Amino acid sequence: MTPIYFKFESLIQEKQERIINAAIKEFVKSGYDKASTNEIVKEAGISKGSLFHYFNNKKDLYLYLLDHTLKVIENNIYTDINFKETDIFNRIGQIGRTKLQVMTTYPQIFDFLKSAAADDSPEVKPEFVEKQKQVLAQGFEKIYKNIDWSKFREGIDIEKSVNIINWTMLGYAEKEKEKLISYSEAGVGQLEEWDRYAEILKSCFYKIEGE
Amino acid sequence: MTPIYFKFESLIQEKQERIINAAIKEFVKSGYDKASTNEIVKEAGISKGSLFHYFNNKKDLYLYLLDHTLKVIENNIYTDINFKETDIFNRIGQIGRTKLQVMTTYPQIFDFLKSAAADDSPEVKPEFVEKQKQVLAQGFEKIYKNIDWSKFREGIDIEKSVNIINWTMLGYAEKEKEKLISYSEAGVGQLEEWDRYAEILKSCFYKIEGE
DNA sequence: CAGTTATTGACTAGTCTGGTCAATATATTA
DNA sequence: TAATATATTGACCAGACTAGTCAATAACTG
Repeated sequence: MTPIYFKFESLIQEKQERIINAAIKEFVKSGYDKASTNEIVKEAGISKGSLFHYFNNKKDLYLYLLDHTLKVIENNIYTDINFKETDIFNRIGQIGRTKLQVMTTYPQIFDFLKSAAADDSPEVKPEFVEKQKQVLAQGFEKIYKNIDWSKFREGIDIEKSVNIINWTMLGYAEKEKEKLISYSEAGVGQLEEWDRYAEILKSCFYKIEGE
Repeated sequence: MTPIYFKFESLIQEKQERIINAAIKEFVKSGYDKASTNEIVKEAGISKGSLFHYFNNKKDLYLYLLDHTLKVIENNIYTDINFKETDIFNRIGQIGRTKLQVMTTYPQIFDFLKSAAADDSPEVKPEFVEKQKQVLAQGFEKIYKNIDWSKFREGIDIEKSVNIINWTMLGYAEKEKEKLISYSEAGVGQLEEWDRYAEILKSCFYKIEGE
């Protein structure tokens, strides 16, 4: 049984990436309904006929992107997690770095997921809701698996602390991503400053060094 | 000299808000170029002719929204700042509450500014860039005016600390906004939990109470 | 009442849509 | 080499939707 997207996946990878990024860009910009296949082929540098040769129609293309996106995240973010790392700051730092890494290949991949979640075209809404559960739910618990919560000070609100840590990483990573886009700066993608942020927050949330 | 938008501004306020919110919603969803005036009038519950009676054309409507949005922020957020409040947590908490307040009238007003910043339709790009400078630059310094930085512990990185505070407020406010939208929950818009977050971060950033 | 203004929605000319398909180019096989 | 199969192209289509108009109607004003 040849898979549905056999033709597309036989293309050389560079072309696949061009098409994926062009399509993601357009879907992010315009949403499913108003996204233009003409715009996609123009941006990807292929002909109209080719696009509909690889994917039968617009909907299939969209669903492929959804699957592909979730698979990339699954294969990179979640399987790269080092479960021997029990410190939450290191864990989150490592996930953040992997995310930025993925974004060098597919710059808008996370924006695409966000926009897909917000999209409520009846054409694709049900499919998204279905797929979303499958990955995100199990991924969510992986993120916090084997974390050593005993490092936190007595009496501190751990849930709120974790929120602060996550929002800090989100905000900081967003700032770094802008750099990545505007000038593909060397050294970016390392999230070098994260350790400084982590230090500040550790001194706040963790027990004093040595009991 | 009657102002350009005289006709629109003579409408009863409830109708103005309906139209503004319908238009903002559509521009956020689709961007300037692909936003449909048909969709706007349908959502606002007015006729096509009326819309073009109030505003001459799509571009004028968009520019009005931009002006209006910036004016609302100017008149509410920035002029509501209490400059006698020197504590940064209280200052940011107060600004956050005002923001949520504004969002009960114009739910997507900040999303609109964000999407306008991202929009690069040549039709409206230059006008936006111009207006943006005017308000945001001066507003930015107002936010931090008269803040008592001496409360911060010696040796702490104040810039990073302020980033953490802002990202935490942003993340928390986002969470609260979702509640505001999904179930217009009573008590929301108070950001009650902000004080708890502030306490946690204060104990981290501020000097120990009493020298 | 007359005169002014607000509101309507059918209508237009034209753009853009997703998708097709016959023609062409390239790759594979014998 | 010829023959077959597959990949790629872009002109083309019917139909949806576009921003904006305008003559007709309704509502208000003095």
